[in-house]
Amino acid sequence: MIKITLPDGSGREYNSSVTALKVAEDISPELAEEAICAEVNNKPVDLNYPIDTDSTVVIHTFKNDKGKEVYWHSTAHLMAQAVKQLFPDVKIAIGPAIEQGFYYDFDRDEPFTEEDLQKIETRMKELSAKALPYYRTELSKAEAIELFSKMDETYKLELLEDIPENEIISSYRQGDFIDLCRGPHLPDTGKIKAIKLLRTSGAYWRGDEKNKMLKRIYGISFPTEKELADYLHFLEEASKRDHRKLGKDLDLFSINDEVGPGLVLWHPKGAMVRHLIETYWKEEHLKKGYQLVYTPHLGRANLWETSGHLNFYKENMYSKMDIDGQDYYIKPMNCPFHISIYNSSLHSYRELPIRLAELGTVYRYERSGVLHGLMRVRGFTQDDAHIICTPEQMDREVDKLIVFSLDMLKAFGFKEFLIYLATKPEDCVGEKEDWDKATASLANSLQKLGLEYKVDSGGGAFYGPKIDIKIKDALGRAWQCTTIQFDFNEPERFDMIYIGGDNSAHRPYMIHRAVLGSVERFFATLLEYHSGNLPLWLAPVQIMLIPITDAQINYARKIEEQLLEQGFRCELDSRSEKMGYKIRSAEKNKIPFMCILGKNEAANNQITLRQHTVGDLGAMNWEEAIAILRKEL
RNA sequence: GCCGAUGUAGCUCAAAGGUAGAGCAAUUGAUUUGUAAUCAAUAGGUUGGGGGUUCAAUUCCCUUCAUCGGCUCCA
Repeated sequence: MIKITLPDGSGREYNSSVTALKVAEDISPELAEEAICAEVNNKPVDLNYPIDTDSTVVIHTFKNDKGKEVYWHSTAHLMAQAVKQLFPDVKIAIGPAIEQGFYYDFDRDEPFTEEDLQKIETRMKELSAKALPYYRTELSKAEAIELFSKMDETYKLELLEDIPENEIISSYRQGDFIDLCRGPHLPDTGKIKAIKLLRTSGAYWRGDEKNKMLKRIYGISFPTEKELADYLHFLEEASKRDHRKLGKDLDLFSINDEVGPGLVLWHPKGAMVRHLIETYWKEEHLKKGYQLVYTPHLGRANLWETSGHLNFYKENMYSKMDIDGQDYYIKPMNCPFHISIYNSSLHSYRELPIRLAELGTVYRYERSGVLHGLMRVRGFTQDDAHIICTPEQMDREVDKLIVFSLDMLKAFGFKEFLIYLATKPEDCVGEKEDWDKATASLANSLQKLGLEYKVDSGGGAFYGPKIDIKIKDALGRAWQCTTIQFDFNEPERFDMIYIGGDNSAHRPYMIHRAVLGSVERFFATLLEYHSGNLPLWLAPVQIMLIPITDAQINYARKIEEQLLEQGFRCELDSRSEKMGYKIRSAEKNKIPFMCILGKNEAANNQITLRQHTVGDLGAMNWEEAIAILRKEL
């Protein structure tokens, strides 16, 4: 008797060996139809995996992430099969599922063209129609090497090299296609109903730019055509939210060829939003005991030698400039300046922690291919601060910082965050014990606050481990905002000290942090998050005054003056156009409120409000209107 | 930097080996309008830059710059 336990705690009994598929069939025909793979005693397996002992069984469908992953991974195999049939000379590399779909890397001299993608997609559909079963075969390492040598799949052989001798290796075959793969997979290719190959790109073998660049094809698939159509619709909608498009449409910023790539021009409306963000930022920091500072954009070579940047950060720094025979560098970071401020006088332990904050504009060389709107630029303003404290104060400061960061991001409307703990990279300064201690301290803070996080192994800065908080853009790509970095490099290098209670000099700890990350990136993410519909307090123009005829222009001017007096940002549309035209124009510019003023309003001393995307709010007196506006702030 | 695609008016897009056209926006005039586009006229371009092929290039070729999608790298 074999006892099967299901996730809801219910159980089923079988007389002899049973498969996950059979269990699914016994639960419901729908589940059997939708089933993709299973987990038996927490081990991912194919649906036809024989279960011989008492087990817990979970059936995965496309509705959950594990099911999706297997579904897409199986589609990647299907694509590779189609590619091998159409282009027998290509060598296959790797083809995993990703967050939205899958890709497969191929070694081929010619690029894949649009027409190639079409052909591959068509062939995939033909292969899917045949409902070819995915067969699993287990082999020894020697057998696997023999198999893939015969097929001359050199990349697979390279992967095999890294697998330990005694490990059982599996391969999967559907039709004429065999791939080295851990699995599990779909029962057959017929489950893959709707397929779209999305784009091609180059990708380095094993993600290392020293290796050969392979040709990658990205795609996605779904169990129904409708889901595919919905996904493609989502992509279209997302591109409307792209901050680069909104920036142009709403006249917020531009990046100009003549000025230079990666260098941002903030137009008046964008600058207003930035001003509002920065003002709020400064106020909040003052409340948290930060002190504002300003520092220069250049510094002597000496300074950057002391800080270590010329050693560890040189490839991101612009070339030196000569001033009176001395070498200077434009700053890629603010820390040496903040430290210089700290070091300008002697500090007692009673003064600590000292928190120096600056909206500091830095310039970093970014390789041409990585620039991306405002998300990745060459000149940007960090909302930077350095916290200098005693070792005992360190943990508490980190705790406060995490809370402060999340509160600040929430104030701008964000709700979902991805938190990472980035650990020691290979190229770095400092002792291993210090790294371990600091990393443990950061992890401890996250755990204490009950926050979920992932470990980004080797992702730390050269001077210390860090906590990063990321926010997603319109297309689901994550961008780093908050970074909290421990730095035990610079206090040493700059010989920072404080006088302790024992009347002797001690080395302080230093935390380097940015909450928004960079104002540019944060602004871009904010725009995308709100689809350009900024909340009232951040809208560059809050109210558009719309007189219905020229006869109401004077009345509109009076209202405009009163609104300005109350601190609202408004504009008057005095063009000789019909009201509908002016409303359309204000709606398209995503202005939160419109104030419609016709002869009725003028006669009764009233205001008619219209709210963006909501519509007409009706006529009202001044106090009512102000109350509505205030409520939205 | 690497792989691929793209570059035409302020914006969105057409056309084409014989020197470019529309809609929106802009300007001017008429219109004075009640909740998402009033009508008309005008103006706007060295087709990203440079070079080559050709009687002729914006179209074909080379090169360079930039943008877009990825890779690597990062706030």
